[in-house]
Amino acid sequence: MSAQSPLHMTEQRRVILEELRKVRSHPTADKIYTRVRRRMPRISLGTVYRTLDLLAAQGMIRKIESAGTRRRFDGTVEPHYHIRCLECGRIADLPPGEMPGLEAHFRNQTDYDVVGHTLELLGTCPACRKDRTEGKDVGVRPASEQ
Amino acid sequence: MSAQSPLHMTEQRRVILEELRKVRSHPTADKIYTRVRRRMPRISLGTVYRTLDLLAAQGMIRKIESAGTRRRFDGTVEPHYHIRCLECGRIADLPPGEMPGLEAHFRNQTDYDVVGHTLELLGTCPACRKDRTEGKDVGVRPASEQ
DNA sequence: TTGGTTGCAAAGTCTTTGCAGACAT
DNA sequence: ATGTCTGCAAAGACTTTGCAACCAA
Repeated sequence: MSAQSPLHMTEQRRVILEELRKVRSHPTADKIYTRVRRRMPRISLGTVYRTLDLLAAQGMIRKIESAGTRRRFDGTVEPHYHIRCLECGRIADLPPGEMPGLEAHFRNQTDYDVVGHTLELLGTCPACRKDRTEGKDVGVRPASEQ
Repeated sequence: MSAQSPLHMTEQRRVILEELRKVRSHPTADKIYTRVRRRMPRISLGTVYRTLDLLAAQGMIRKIESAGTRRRFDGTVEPHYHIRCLECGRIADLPPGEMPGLEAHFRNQTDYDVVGHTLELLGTCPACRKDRTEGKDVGVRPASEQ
């Protein structure tokens, strides 16, 4: 959750962090693996997973555990929501900041102590909207671009 | 997404639906499997998965694909949010209804067409709060009750 | 008979982990 | 030396699927 012992910024870790920060998409571990391997062909997927967990634990990146899809990672740590395209799976950032009054709205509706929330918008991205107006029947594409 | 061909309400399907509706918890497929097996010892886990998918596709139950946890199912189809206990994983229903103005709030913040959202509150359930005031160090229990 | 349904086992997908060797301090 | 980190392969957790037998219309 919070920063721990000073972490050894090894070559692998540095490259993984760089590659994640370089993209504005929200890649899965294996997409990152593919990119990193271009620079470090011998790196293993296990190292990628371990490093991503580690960086997230240090607060240097964020895990996106989006409902019903596989885990993705986000090089931007400033709190912000995401919107996911229901057709292609692409995830985009919304501007930083929380929805005002959201948790307060629910405080008196539950006997739990409310300490946080997850919110994800769902929609159609510009590319898929365009495909649709062009009459392309893309069906539901696998959530696996970039 | 919506109701399809009239489905054969076989014994297996009826029992699975009954068992799910009988509980107010939000069980995983294998919890349902365990319960159903008490009445139909020869049923397979594969059938349980297939049936739950089918019932969800028919709109008779709901899938809960909660961020970062395994899939659960909900016998209540009326739209409502959930709150999940971060300590024990228990999921409770919030009263039916959507947060007013939520999607509208984001419409001008994205170039996606907004068509929906997922929202999950996070918190501490009454049982875990009690454990804590009693000084029990339960750590993070696996999200696997009921 | 025809097409849907089931149990079973196997396969699949995504992620974590044990281990021995490599590396850094 | 000592403890950390890595690649590799295997294991794990959860879910889906191929298939032959089965069942209902």
